[in-house]
Amino acid sequence: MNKRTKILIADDHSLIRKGLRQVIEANTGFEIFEAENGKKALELIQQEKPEIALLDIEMPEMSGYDVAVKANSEELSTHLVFLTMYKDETMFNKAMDIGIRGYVLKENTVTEITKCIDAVLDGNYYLSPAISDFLVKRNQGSNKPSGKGKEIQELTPTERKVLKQVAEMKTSQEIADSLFVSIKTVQNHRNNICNKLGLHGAHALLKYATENEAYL
Amino acid sequence: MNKRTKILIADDHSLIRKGLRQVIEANTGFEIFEAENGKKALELIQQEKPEIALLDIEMPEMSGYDVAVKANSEELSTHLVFLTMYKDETMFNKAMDIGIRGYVLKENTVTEITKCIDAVLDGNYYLSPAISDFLVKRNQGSNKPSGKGKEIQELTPTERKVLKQVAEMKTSQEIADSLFVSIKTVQNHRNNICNKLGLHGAHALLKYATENEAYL
DNA sequence: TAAAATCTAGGTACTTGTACCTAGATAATT
DNA sequence: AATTATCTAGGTACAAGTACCTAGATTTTA
Repeated sequence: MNKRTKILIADDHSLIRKGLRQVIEANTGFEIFEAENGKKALELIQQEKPEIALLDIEMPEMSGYDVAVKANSEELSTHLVFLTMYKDETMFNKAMDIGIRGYVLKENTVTEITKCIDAVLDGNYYLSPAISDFLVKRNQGSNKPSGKGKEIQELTPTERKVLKQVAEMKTSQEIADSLFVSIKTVQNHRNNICNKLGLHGAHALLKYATENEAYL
Repeated sequence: MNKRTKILIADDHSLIRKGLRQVIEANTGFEIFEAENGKKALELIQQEKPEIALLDIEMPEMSGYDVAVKANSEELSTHLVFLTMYKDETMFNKAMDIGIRGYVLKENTVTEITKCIDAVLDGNYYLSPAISDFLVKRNQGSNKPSGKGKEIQELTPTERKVLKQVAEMKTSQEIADSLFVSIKTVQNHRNNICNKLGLHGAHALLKYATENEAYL
């Protein structure tokens, strides 16, 4: 008897698990395992050694990222794929750093899932189109990353720190206190950021910051 | 030929739709319709007049709540069920006010979905256990809609209009222009809102507005 | 009809943010 | 070693938001 390909689905939402299972069953003959939290997921990866594990990043007990780190440290052969709701560049970069083979946004069509599984089983990588911008940025030295939040890369580290707090709707005074600098310094940073991003008028910066909070 | 019971699934995440479809198909013989946004959902409710519509509250184009309000105003016979990620008491109360028949949290087990469908088809209500607390509160205390966004109910219609535009980060001048009133009027509304909501300090109103935008 | 709520618009004072400057200290790069 | 970028902090001016007032017109409610 030929050994069936094993695949693990780890997500805390049973509906998502059902959806994934349905999609996978309709397109493959894989043996499917389900985990509703990170701990369970890691256990199943260790026990069953599936070819692929689809890991939701946001999970109770243990995040998908932590599972991946642990699985990697134990040199398990399972190919890891992240499923997530958010276009989070930081997380994406962290995922690439630990050798994740696929990164799929849940918002996208279900066909992406099957594409991803196929690609990963063929030894390739699969990234949702919406986040492949990040990869370009990552590999090309990053001067002009296209897509949303592209200009953010022009900012200096301190400017980014300030912008993060602006996104939290802190006042310049509050930001100054938290960074142990003068309010004038913060105000200047705000201005410089506005100039770099081409922002003008009342609340322009605040609006930008909140809308692009995810890419900071 | 016996007419099959029709059911509409409206959710912007195709995975969730697949999951719901799988669960429903496994347990019933219903004819299933899918909508990926609120607009499409309303159209399908109008055209197909399904017995039940499962509406995700958070959807593009038109929220599930708006769909429900519209469907109600047209006196369509479809029983409406809300699906949501969040235990939001304000939304729950609004849902009850417009005669929603079921309110199910996505986090819960899939069996809830089938229970809910059964209950609603029998003419009953179904609420996820996790939010049935709200119902108790609602029927006992009644006057004070507690929980998130509770104080919004205290606002006058004009104040709510203003707050909506504040959430869009418009300036008082811009809001004044759009409402054809003086900037002072808008500023006064802002102040009155702050007082009613107990808000103090810089950006307090803006912060509140953006965080509670969904309940305006 | 009288009372209460709402919408309107004004005044004043203060705080916060934006815009445009200069400029020294430090760190990074060439 | 010199240039550049960054971080720091100051000044000035104006726009916008917050806080606390008064007050007339209109609408709702009792």
